[in-house]
Amino acid sequence: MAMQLQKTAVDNNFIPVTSGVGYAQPSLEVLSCHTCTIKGGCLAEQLTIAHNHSYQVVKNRKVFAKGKHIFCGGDDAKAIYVVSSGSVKSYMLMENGEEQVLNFYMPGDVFGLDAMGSNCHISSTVALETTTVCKLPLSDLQDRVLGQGFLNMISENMLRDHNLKLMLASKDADGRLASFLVDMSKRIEKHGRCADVIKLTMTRQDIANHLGLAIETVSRALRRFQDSGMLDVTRRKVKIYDFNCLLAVAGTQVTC
Amino acid sequence: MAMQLQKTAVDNNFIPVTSGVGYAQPSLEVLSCHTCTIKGGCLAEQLTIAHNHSYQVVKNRKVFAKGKHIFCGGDDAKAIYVVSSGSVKSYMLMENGEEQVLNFYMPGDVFGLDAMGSNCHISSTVALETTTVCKLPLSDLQDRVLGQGFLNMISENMLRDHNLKLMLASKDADGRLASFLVDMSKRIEKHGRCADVIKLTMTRQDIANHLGLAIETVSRALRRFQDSGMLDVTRRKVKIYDFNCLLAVAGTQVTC
DNA sequence: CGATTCGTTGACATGCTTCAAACTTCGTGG
DNA sequence: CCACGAAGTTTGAAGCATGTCAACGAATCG
Repeated sequence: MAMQLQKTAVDNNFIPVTSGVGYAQPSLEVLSCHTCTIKGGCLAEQLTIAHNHSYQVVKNRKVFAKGKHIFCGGDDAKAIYVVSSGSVKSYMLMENGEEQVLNFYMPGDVFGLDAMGSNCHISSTVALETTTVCKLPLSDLQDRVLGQGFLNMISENMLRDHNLKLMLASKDADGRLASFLVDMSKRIEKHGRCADVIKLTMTRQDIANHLGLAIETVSRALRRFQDSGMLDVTRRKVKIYDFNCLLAVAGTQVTC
Repeated sequence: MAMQLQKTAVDNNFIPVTSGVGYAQPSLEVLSCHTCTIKGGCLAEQLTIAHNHSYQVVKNRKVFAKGKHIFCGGDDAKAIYVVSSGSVKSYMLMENGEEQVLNFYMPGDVFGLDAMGSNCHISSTVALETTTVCKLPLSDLQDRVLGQGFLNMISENMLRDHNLKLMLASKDADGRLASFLVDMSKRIEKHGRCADVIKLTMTRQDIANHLGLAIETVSRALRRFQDSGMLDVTRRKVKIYDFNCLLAVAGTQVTC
């Protein structure tokens, strides 16, 4: 299993490794939010603007190859992170060796928050594809850049967690998968890309672990959706034809 | 159903109502954290100390009778809250009218965080028994009192959410209920009280909604626990005899 | 003391998991 | 470039945990 690789992996601390992908040590030019494709909604950019660009919030930007870890559970927490491009999975290993997928992060999303208080990460994060990540040192955050933008981001994360809890506690397999796809679509749209085509960068197993379902159930639910005509699944590409129908299957969503 | 009462309830805004319980308008004396039974671990107290007592963090403390709402979904968010005594349930209504219980809050717990960014509450909170709540105005928090204590509290909340997601996604009925009891016990212990007696202030229906189970399943699981001898259930009082056994049934817990 | 809410228990139905097998895709090395 | 093995995905069949329905008992409230 690929999982085996990840379990033993303390393979990639942020600072030293260039992650197997040819990538020059980032220059200040590269680090500037001006060169980033994420526009509007990126915490790092917001924080930089809030300080009249007098302070460079992003201290490091790095590329991680597929399967490489950004951090592992137990690692010292020195920063929070923003996805610049690609996608990231956060998970925790249970005592039986299975992994519980906590979240998927896409461009613009902030992750690594769970360690703000406790000084060490309780979850692990791994790149699902070639992924660029911006690093925001915690020490800087604590001193100067906490403000409304930060609070917004926190409560947005809580909203997503509420949705997830609601989904896991009260929806059946179809509802969970539809919710998942709706959430993915909305997050893609938020960052300006076409929302009716979703590229699933994670495996069916990852989706199943995330939604609390068996992998076979995920497969069957996708097939039902396709048979009903509301979407089309080809490998890891999902093309949505009837978004309203998907919303109906998903049921209650928290938006505010 | 009692639920009916809650659905229509915009029954209790924090500021004006004295909640049907005889209680004098709080004096400054009453508001001081010195008179509070929560010691160590209360955010309000921490924040007050961090500011050398130069700033009175708690602006309002109020008693809510059982069944009264602290705030409802859609209400303007003007503050976050700390439970001083009693207990609180937060929930959201789904389109089918059922409620999803998001969390239970006990003395020392902070709630109302989900509205920090969006200016209005997305969830509702209701007192499960006669409950005293301290109010921390958001405007004050944003200006001066954000610091490590606040970040700790945020990440502690995230940890609990991770546990909850993990539980809902991967555990069976027994595991969920055991996890729930372990969590309750640990939170009681954290605030200095005896951890092997749990007084459930919520109904079985509330527990079921929280854990994503049917009420009958909760009842049967409790009975199984009792038959196995690891605890004793009498109405809403749970006496734990074998905590290790309960931990084993609960399975993986995130602690860090 | 009724009325109502809450909790428990039993019987049955069902959606999901588990087990098993085949197919597809991808990576690697010959 | 093909061959091979590993990993990922799909599909079918069967078992089981949990939900649903129904009835009863217990506690609470006015």
